[in-house]
Amino acid sequence: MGYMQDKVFVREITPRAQDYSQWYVDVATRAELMDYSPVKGCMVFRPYGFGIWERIQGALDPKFKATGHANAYFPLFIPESFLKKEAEHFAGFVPEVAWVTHGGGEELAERLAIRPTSEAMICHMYARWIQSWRDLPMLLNQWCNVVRWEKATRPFLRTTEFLWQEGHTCHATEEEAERETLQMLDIYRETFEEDLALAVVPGRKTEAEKFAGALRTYTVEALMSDGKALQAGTSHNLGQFFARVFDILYLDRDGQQKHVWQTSWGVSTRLIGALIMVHGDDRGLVLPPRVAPLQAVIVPIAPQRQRQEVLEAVRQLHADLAGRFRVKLDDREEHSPGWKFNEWEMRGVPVRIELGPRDLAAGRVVMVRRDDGAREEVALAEVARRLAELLDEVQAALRRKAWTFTEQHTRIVGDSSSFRSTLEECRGLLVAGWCGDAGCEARVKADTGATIRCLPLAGAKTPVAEACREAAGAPCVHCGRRGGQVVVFGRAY
RNA sequence: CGGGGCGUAGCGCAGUUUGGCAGCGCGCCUGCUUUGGGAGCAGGAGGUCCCGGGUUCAAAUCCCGGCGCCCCGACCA
Repeated sequence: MGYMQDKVFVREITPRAQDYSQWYVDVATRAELMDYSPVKGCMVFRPYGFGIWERIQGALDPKFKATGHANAYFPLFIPESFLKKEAEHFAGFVPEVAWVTHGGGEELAERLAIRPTSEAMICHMYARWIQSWRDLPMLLNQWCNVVRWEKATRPFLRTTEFLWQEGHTCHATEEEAERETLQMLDIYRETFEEDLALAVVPGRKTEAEKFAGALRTYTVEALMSDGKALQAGTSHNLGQFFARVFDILYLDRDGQQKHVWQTSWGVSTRLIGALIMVHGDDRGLVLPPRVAPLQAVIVPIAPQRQRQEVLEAVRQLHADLAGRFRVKLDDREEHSPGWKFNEWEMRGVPVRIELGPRDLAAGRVVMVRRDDGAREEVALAEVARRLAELLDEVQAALRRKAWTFTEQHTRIVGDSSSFRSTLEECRGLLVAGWCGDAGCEARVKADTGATIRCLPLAGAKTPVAEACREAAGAPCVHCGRRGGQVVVFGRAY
């Protein structure tokens, strides 16, 4: 029996074309990535969903370490007075802060903010720890939760509490801070491409879109299958803004007290949302093998008469594979093989291995890819070798597919009159000239809902690179002035 | 914060218009038969009809107030 793309076996997932938002929620819940909790906007990461986050951590953390960063952990609670120090910067996110007013049954003398981010706490500590140029660079990262009281929440994409990593570094010079900022951006890009199989556009944010208080904000943008862009990770050159506010000073070789130059960079569990939306299809989740909690599932077809032989064979196979792959043997008796096929496809397991009486007799298994449904027979002795290849092939295919999709949903737009219609038609990214004026940027946003996702980095190999080359020298899409630059517009999450 | 939709068994829903025994499908439990794309039969368990008032002989249903969830928009380091 074939894969039968068109046949609907399971009706638990709303088709994307019918209701994309509902499809997204269906996949997130039915695949058992998450569940809603009794507290608004706070979701539970179920083991399967948390497993993806663990894989993402597993891909990023060694790269942080390899570039000299160490992990640390700072407190969840931040005294109100700390946040007031950065009043200007803080004012912007006051509405999103959750406060602790009581402890041990008594009202606190000073309210404590639950961190929306850790700049204030970490900078306070940096001021104590950094005295001399010899203390630099200071390269720390922390994996933690943060809370932002959002009005509208969506699983993974925007939740009240979420998990992330925040890197915070201090440097002696602006140049070194800039190098660090770009280095971490590139680590994100590389990991998104190689492990998450995403097609991404690294670039710089405009003044309007950058992190308040940062000198420059860099981003890695990815296009979702509904045509909206997602900011998948950011890296900020903070300049000396926080160093001045928190008095982070060092005595330089020349005997002068100087403020440090800082960076911060982060990715969050929002990346799981990106995985769902970039790779998923109408049958459910599709996970890239490198971040999939389960890379393969073994489904025995064990009719009564050959039950023992089949079970013995799949147990042996599972034992052979378990050391090298994240593999599960689904030998539950309460479900039929067909039920399991659908279930594991819905949950995005990259490869399924079937073994039944016919296979046993022939000394082989049937292997089926989740991404394209291709099936093949493989000799038992070859399963491990072939599985390794298949996982690589699936990984590469997903990455290629995401790349092609982004390429095909990118258009060059020359003037504002055709902006909206082109955006509707291509359902993706628009490459256009921009004079650099914030007014033009705001006007386009007000007229079309599209924002400048980024000013793409020159020379980067991206799915929009060709369009950017073609559009080079184009006049501003809003005012027609020349001499600006090429930017990427899109509607964003 | 604005617009829309919805709250009835674990999940999906019907019942609400016109008040009158709390229902259906899936799932769950037990047994038997089954197993190559969500198996069949038989038996069974499971309810604060979102919450609080009111009207009534009688409220899931009508009236008043509140809460929550989902989607869209605005906002968002």
